[in-house]
Amino acid sequence: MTRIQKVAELAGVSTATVSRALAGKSTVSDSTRARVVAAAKELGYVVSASASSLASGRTRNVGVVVPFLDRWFYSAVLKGAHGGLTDAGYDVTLYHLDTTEVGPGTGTEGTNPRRRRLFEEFLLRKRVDALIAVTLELSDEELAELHAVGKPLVGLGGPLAGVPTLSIDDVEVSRLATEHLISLGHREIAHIGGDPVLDRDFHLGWRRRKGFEQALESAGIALEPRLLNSADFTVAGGYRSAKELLGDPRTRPTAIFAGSDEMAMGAIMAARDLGLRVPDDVSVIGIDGHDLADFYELTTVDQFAEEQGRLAAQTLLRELSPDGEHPAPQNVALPFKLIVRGSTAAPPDRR
Amino acid sequence: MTRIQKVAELAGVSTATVSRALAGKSTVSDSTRARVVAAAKELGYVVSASASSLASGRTRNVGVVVPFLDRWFYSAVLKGAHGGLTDAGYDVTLYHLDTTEVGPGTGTEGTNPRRRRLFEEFLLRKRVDALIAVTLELSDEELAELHAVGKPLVGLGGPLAGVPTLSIDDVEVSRLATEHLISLGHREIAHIGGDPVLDRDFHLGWRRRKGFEQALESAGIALEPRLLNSADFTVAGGYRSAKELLGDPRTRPTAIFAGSDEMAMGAIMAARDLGLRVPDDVSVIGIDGHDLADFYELTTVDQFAEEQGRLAAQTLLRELSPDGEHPAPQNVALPFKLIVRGSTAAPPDRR
DNA sequence: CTGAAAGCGCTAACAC
DNA sequence: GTGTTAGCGCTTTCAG
Repeated sequence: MTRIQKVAELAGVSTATVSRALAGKSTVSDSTRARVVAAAKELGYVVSASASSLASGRTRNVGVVVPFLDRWFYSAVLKGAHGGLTDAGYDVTLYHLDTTEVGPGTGTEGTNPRRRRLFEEFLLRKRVDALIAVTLELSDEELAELHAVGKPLVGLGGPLAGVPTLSIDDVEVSRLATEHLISLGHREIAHIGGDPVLDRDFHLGWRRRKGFEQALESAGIALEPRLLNSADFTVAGGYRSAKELLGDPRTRPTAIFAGSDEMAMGAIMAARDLGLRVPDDVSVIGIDGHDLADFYELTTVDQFAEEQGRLAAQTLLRELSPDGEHPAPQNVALPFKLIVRGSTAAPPDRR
Repeated sequence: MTRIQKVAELAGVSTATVSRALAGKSTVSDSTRARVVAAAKELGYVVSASASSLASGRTRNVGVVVPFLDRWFYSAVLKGAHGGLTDAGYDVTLYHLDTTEVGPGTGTEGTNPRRRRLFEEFLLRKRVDALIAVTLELSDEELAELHAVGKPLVGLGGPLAGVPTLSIDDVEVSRLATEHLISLGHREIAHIGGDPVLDRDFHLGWRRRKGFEQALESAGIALEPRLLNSADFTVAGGYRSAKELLGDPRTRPTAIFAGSDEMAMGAIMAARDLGLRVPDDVSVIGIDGHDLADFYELTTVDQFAEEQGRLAAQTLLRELSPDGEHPAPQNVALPFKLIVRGSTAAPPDRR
């Protein structure tokens, strides 16, 4: 492994100059820089990350914490964040905080070893310059720990007090989805929402359900408790839930609004398996903008997941850069868009 | 940030002892260790990763390189590898090498800036102790670079010369899938394989097709070129491909063997959309053991993706541990298993 | 614009 | 079993 000393010798300068030249500092003459770069290239020199970090206090590494590694939304966000960070020359270290296991509000957050360990051993180990937390809710104590370390932190989709957070307005998104259905003439609308376990960590289900209820109320439609069901945000969960909802022909709704595209796809399949046509017999709408939504002809509210990841990366990068002193705004509302496809139409009695 | 010196003072020992005690070295008396641990805890001390790495030469960080961040198989592998590594106290730094962009054999691997950069700036930056490369093919030069750095490297699913590699025998897996179909009585079997672009990097499509051909040959069934089609391993790709295959009633096969579960799911949907029943009119089998396979009642050859990731992690960990000097075996054949579900049955003419 | 030198915080010989 | 000490390889004042 070539050290900086070798490069300095070959270029005929001091190690300090090599460091400056390679770091792109402006206080190096062009000719010197050229020689240094050439020397470095010739020797195949690459700086030692740990030595550089130790001396400078910067790691050029950011941590991304996600609750799931194998769910479409998080993969898409990760992809975007990773891309943004990599393009800026940062490494990304991945942390997985399984929130179905435990979380704040359960009284276990202080004792769960995995979660504790993540904080104590990993996040605080000075390995990263900053963190992106995806739909993560941290306890006050955890937040305080993070703040104490003084690392920039940006939240995505989660309600993190006192932390710059990017998120879509879930209530609005749900209203939009529900209003689309109402505008088509539906009055018997079911909602497949989040399940209480997941909810503990990011209140997603609750917020989306609230938007649903608001839209109904604005339209003067009474909320039918039997049309509220919950699932775990997976295709299979949506399928089961939709089967329940659609099974009884006397109480069958004319439309289903699922809190995620994956559940919506499950609902579409459930409808098919019950011999119902989508959208002729039942309309289905989801939220997310899933890769496969187009394939399923699923009407959805796209939330541009990959873009969200990129945006989170950019926000963080801005906090990390010494210039542009503007601190990131505390909360940024992310864009979303209704994409109408073939899974929604007017209800049977209006056709 | 608390430094080791503070802990040493509070515990009334030297910094060396603190280091030893916290690293779990056996040469520290129990009572001393207890005091050190208590002091560290009281002060909230966490070692500085960079200082520790610089001094010891170990980073406790391993890199995982994947070609896709948003495909089920890779997510599952990543999940497994991440879990295994984290449990052992390692951080994982994620690298994304988009092989659809470029790869060895295209003559661009030496010049593609992204790929070059990954090697020069990231992998060689001494940030990781070791690497897991998932279905990645490296050029001889790239392999040499990696070897020169002297970092353990384990490959998963990819043919890496001279590197311990874990992989399923794709030819065998395909034979198994095809033989299942043949044993049910099918003779008109189509295959949706990999597309040439992906193939460039890991020859997956080619190997799976070979197993398919072998099985046919063993059964004395002539290979019909028109029954060979290719797609990009996605649901949508499988759908399109299956539509082509099943569209013409005169040449329609009685079964489709897709090279991945995602393509198989697409094929199932294509069949449905053509008014064909699965498995009554057409059988479909895939490869992978996708999360949703059960849901689709898809017969498949499960390759235990998450387990593969864990195994790769364990293999690497073994190479990293100073004891057990046994170098990892060069090539390990991974297990796979035929899971028969509802998407395969005897062909129409035999029922 | 460039060099000399002092650490960054920790680990690993080497003594005792 | 524990302390002393010399770096690990780089960045960054501080001079000039």
